[in-house]
Amino acid sequence: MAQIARTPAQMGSLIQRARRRKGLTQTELAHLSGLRQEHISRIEVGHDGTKLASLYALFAALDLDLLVDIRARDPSPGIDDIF
Amino acid sequence: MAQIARTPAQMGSLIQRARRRKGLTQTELAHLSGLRQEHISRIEVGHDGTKLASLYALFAALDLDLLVDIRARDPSPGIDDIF
DNA sequence: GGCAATTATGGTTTTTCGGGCATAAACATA
DNA sequence: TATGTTTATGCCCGAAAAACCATAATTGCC
Repeated sequence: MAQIARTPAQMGSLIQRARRRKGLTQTELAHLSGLRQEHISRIEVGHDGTKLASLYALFAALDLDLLVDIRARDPSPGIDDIF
Repeated sequence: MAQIARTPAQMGSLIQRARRRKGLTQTELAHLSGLRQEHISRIEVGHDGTKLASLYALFAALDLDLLVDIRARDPSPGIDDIF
């Protein structure tokens, strides 16, 4: 099930969870994605200045997809959406 | 149904389609989102340097949601996914 | 507690975005 | 074709990201 990321902080949390699910450290993900560990740290914390290119680099390394949908009418979060 | 945006260009196309669906010009969307028309043009064309903040500004104005999912095993595009 | 690994943060430099303004190119349509 | 609208592109410049390096803070484990 796809997760909504309505803020950079939520996006960061989702990335962090995906990374941990794969058993990767930030440094390992950095090597895989071509970014730097510090950069990944800042993204995971929730940095709204992150560039699309950086996001896509992480998504490719983590086997994630970015989806676009019309805004859900019911914004009530599922159990899994609380970070 | 959510659309996959695997590249900045695909993301741009989705934004453009959402904008047109709402009957907005780039200039009108610029006013709604706080960005500039030139900026939106570059994003729609597919600009990988776009910042998350800009993306979220557009998404809010267009009533779109950003979703994250584990990469689909079957990448065959639906009819609607061909731009 | 103590140690190693991991993550977060600070400073500096380089690179690039995005605002701002102008204008060309594309598009519609009378 | 001509005119008006919409979109794309070029340049300059200030602001900010990201590389880079160092190191502090945190976490996990013995």
